[in-house]
Amino acid sequence: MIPTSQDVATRAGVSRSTVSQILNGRAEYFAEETQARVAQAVAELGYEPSSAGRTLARGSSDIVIALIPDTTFGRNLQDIYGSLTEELARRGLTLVLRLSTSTEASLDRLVVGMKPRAVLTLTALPAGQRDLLVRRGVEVLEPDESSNADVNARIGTLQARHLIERGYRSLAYAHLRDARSDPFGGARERAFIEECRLCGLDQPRILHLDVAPEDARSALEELELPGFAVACYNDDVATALLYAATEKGWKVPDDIALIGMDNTPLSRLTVPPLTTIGYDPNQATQGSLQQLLNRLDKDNNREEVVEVQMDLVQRATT
Amino acid sequence: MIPTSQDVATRAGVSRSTVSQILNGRAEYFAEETQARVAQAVAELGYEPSSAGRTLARGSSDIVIALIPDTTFGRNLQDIYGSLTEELARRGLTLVLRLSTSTEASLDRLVVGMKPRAVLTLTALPAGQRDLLVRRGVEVLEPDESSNADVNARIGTLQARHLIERGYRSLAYAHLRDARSDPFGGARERAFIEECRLCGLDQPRILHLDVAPEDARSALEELELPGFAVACYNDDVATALLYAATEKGWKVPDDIALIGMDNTPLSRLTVPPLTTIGYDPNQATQGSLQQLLNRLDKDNNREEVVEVQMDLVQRATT
DNA sequence: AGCACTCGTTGACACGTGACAACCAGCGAG
DNA sequence: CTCGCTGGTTGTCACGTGTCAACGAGTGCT
Repeated sequence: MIPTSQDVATRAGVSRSTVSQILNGRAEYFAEETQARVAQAVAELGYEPSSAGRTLARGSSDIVIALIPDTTFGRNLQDIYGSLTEELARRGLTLVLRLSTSTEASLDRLVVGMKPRAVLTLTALPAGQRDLLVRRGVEVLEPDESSNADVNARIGTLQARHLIERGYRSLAYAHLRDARSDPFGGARERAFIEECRLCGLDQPRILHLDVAPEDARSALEELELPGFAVACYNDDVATALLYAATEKGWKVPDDIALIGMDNTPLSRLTVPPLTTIGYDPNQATQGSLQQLLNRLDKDNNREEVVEVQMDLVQRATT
Repeated sequence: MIPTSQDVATRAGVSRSTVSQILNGRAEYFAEETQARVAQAVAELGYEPSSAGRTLARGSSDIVIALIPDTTFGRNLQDIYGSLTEELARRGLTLVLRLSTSTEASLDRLVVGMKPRAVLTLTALPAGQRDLLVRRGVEVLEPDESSNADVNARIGTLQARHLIERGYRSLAYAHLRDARSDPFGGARERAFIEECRLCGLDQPRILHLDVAPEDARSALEELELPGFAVACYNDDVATALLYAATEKGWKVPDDIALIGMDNTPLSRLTVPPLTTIGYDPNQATQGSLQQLLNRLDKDNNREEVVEVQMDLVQRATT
């Protein structure tokens, strides 16, 4: 039913070994006519090598597993993993997604079983999981810590600088309460605080809330008085605070200023619309992608990593 | 480095064949002591069978591929696919996710290469992709069309009935403009219209918009006058309309009433908060899961499908 | 004692591929 | 004529598993 390399070989009138080599980079050692005949047979039969066989023979598969963090990204997964999938496919690799919420044991089963070429994540991995993977001899592709921290630091800095430029002097940073969902919050907060310090402002307040009215209310209680400018972990957090402020009768941005992050479609639809930070998710993954490919290809031709571009989207909450 | 079944066999003092059979359901044919020794060896070595070898030998892998539709679900993927992953793992199957946005050719490669036990989707599959899969002899698990249509019909009906109960007489239905992102819209709209007819109301207006201010404004233009009650494809659409209505100075819910769908966290944070429909995503996937498992196990003990429970969440836009 | 029969176990093959040594034909040099 | 060389091709082994026929040791029956 499904053609094997033997079928291709027979049809092309050569040995299976010839087919295999032509299809695996040794093509130049063969006569052009042979190459052509094999190519034609492959096309006619719609042959695709069995990844199981390949895996067995080579010791590792062509599969790259992306561990999806248990977190809320500002965008849909499509935006984030779509280009990764395509780019890897172009290099003969298959990207497959896996929720990293599942147990360590099941991750173990997965890697031992599938022998992935690499495991990739866009956020730092829990130590336990990373150990597991290296122990199993799997290549782990985490974002370059420095560059990742750098991106998040830039976000925090950008938020702080914008608020300060707009004249606000009492600043605060609002995290998601659930630390699991807030993997980048630490780095952003640190940069935010640092920027405040550099500008000679007081230590900013730190808030924690879930995306819910109750939490937003108590967060505002903590601020006690109007007059704060709050940088938020994402647009959802900003929306929650905006809601509570409106309810409380605080004027935005006079009594409280808010800046979000992600530039989600909904950030244009609050009243008033949110100031936020936007970025091109395609471009954002490009960096991690480059790192990944460099390490996989063992090509040390390090293409310089393009800095992901962030745009401050000024709307009406600052 | 990675133990094989041979290693287990040697350690347990039996043949590899014995190990294989004990681990694959033929355990009862073997002496208890042998079973115990094998079990112990497995544990001590941390043995996991290589899925490549398995796949080769059996002709199909233990992998189930979930095709993620190119659509915006109201919830995070974690909520939707998390329980699926776990439940399948309990049955020795491994769920991996795959964006269905990628090309047909790459889907083909994936399927031929990985020989998945089944391919699963939560929405109906494009005809081209389905053909491809059955041609490759893969089991395709689509949601039972009738039950799926039924769920969506209930949503449309529920929205209509609520609006009518609240006394509204001029109704409209608002789709996402991008039909790709709106796979269920058709079924919901039909049920919505039907319910209007049953109650003797005029044919409802149909709107199409993206989640953006411009689109929401022109959608309202189409309605011309205040006095409509609009059922929306999801909470985001409702939020967009709410924004435009507020901007226009229309009072909600007097000049325009809105009901969303999904009960997202943000639906509590609009001003005024959205009336919407909530459901338990865990329970919602349970149905598809049961179907899938039944078909995989070939157990014809059809557990009756539990009806997905929907709760109308009345807030301030109706 | 010989036979059939069961229980527990093993040996051998197949699955589809990649890698590499070995092979063959042809050809020029000695 | 023989040797060595080269471009082109093939044979063979290894990868780790599942399956199934076959095997040996008991055991009860005739």
